[in-house]
Amino acid sequence: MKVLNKHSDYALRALIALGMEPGVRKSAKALSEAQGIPYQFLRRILQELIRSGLVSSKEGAGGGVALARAPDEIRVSDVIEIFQGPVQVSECMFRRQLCSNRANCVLRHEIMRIEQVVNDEFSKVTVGKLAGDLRRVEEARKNLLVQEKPKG
Amino acid sequence: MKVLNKHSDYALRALIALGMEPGVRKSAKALSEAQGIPYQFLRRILQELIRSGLVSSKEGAGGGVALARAPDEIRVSDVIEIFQGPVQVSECMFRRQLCSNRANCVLRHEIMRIEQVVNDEFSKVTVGKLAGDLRRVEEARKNLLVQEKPKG
DNA sequence: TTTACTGATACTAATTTAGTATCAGTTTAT
DNA sequence: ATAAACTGATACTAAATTAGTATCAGTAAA
Repeated sequence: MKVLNKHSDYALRALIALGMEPGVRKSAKALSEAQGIPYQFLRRILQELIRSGLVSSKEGAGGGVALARAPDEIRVSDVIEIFQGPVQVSECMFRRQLCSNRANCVLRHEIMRIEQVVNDEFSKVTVGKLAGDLRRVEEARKNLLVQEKPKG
Repeated sequence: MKVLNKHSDYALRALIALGMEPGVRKSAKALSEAQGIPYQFLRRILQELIRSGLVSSKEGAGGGVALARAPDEIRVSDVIEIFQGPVQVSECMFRRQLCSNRANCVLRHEIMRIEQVVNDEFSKVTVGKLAGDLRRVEEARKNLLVQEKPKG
């Protein structure tokens, strides 16, 4: 059971990259190369993020995209919602009609509770937090290299 | 984002039906008709449940399937595992190799925590619990009909 | 020895996913 | 003015997955 599809996955990577330097505009090409994401695919993903208001863009030479909100205001759940729709456990739940199948309706209570838990978890994690984590990881890695140099 | 696919969905419905009367063998045909699940599809699902040890079978006329364990020992997470594999958030996590993409690796900590939460939630819910819920729902519905009769 | 069942497995259609390609328009620099 | 570097919109395709069908073989009971 794969939770994130490639759209969400690449979108998150791009958002984290943008979140590392909020306010700095980057082109789709630059992001594509830095993150190893197929260019045309990333283009479409960014366009979707722009339409959804998570990212702002500027056309023309020197243009590109940047976060449209503070990194802490962009949640992983927002991204999943955009590319994979709302978290739902079974199809029956989606059309909210009263389901003819009684066993399935029994599942509903548990199902809605779990949907809520999953959404809560994905809401807790923001692009800002992830970018912060990445910053710390890179800092740690840099310090490690400095320490190792004298020994090697 | 649909969490349960048709395999898991139908499997759960069939397991709940079996859990309503543990020990009673039912044929795939009877289950298919009672639950509105396509017969040949259900056959394959039951065969998978048999192989996985959740269900036991008896061949020949008068044969059929029954739960192989106590209903409370069959968890929703078992069913998801069988039909959709382990819950994983992104592909990178599946191959547990150290991912070359740093942003994705940053996601890993959060990702593993959320995987755990989701699995825990699905583990909490058993076929026994769901069958119990269904029993109560049906009881309530029956009482409602009895009360309504004098008025209509 | 027919009927009602499971075991195994091959097949197909529809949908989704991942990725590509193209053309039009905008902005900057020269 | 015009070439270069961008985004906007959208059409297209291949591969994988999902959902569902079909068939043949074997088993057990009546």
